[in-house]
Amino acid sequence: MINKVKIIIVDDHAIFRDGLKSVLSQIEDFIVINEASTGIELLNILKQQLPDIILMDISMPEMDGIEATEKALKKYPDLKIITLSSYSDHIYYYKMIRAGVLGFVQKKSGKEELKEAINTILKGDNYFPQDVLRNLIFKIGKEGADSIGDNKLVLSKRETEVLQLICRGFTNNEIAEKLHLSSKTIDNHRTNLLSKTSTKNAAHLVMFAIKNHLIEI
Amino acid sequence: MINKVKIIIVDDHAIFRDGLKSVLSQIEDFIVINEASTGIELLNILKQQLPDIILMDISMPEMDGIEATEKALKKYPDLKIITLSSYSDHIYYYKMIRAGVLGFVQKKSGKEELKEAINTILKGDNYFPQDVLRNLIFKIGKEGADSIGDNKLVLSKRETEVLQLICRGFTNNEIAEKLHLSSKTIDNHRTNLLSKTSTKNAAHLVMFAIKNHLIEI
DNA sequence: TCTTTTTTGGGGTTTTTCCCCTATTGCTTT
DNA sequence: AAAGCAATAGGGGAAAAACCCCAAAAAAGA
Repeated sequence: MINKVKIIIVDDHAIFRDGLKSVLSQIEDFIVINEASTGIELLNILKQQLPDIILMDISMPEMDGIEATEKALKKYPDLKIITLSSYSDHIYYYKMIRAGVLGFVQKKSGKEELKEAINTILKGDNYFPQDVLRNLIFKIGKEGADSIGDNKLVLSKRETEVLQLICRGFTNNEIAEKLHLSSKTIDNHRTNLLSKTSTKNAAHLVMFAIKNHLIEI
Repeated sequence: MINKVKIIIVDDHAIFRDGLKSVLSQIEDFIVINEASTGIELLNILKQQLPDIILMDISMPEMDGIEATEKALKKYPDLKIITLSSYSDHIYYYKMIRAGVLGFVQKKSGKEELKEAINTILKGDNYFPQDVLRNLIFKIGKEGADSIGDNKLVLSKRETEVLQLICRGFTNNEIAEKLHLSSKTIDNHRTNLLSKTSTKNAAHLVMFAIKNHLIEI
């Protein structure tokens, strides 16, 4: 009996996991040894068994793919993790690279590309689609290398509170009343929020907050 | 040879389609006769062949599941369409029901539930998860029956254009300059946008626009 | 062709935001 | 103990947005 490539699938959609497992099991050398629906579940599984490849979704409830990747690699730095991404996940690409994934496979791609990605990464190479790399270069050219990755933007508790109320359309006076504070205090928080996020006004701030997941939508 | 249940899968992720096809083909009575990655593709396929069941994703680029369902049912009212939904799709549930789907299967559910849903709907029944129905009742209780379904909010081309620039943090003057218009015109568009969306100010408008997918993020 | 909607502008007023400052309190870190 | 930061609160002023009123081309639809 030959040694098969041991794979763990991490995705919150059971139907998707069922399907992917079915596809992979038809490929001779692959075997899905386990599956997780959240990042937390994955970390528990890794205590018992280590795979050759982890196929990781990005957007999941509870713990997302980025956090799960970071935590898994911190404990087991030799893990080979491949991201499975949707068309709407492009804003996470750079964060996933920084988190330490070795490749992307877009879900719009077929099983052949997935197979190739797994084999490439097993050989010790990376596997990233051309358009992702092109976009990365474009972004560096336009905004500078600093723009890539985590900017470690941290809002205080109060600022987050004020931000949420701004998103809901309240004025400084209304927010002040709700929080039992002076409207001038809210004004200061607002100014600090614009400054921290480098945004021009409240509308821009809301857009930024949603894109960077500073608030829940 | 018995008559198998003919199924068409509509989803923009090829890997997902591959997987689902693989799962369904293991079930005796089912056969996937075709697949589409967009709503437009589906409409073209339907000209050639009609299935017993369509499994339809909600969020797709180009034409989404709601529009595709509406158009498909307008031409072929007897089609039986089941929605495959993610956890983040809950804001579309009511629109999908209005569009005419006969059931939901959440992607977090397993293949057994999908099988049951298909068989239930083939018998002529509906198939909706309990928590979706509960949430529907809750929403009616809280906001009134009028809140359910499509509010038919339509923005004009110019309004959409202005909205996008507002989201990017531009002032009326800047937008006016970009579009070669008077800032007073932009002011009017802004007022109309607030009125149409029943929002209080630009920040609230941006939040609403993103929640209701009036703009791309 | 007629009607409706969209898009385009104008004037004026009030409200809100945005951006400088300063300053006190309290908590944490060094 | 000192430094740093978050949260609080305020003055003052300029800019922008929001909210009214209005009207007239232009385009689209019936």
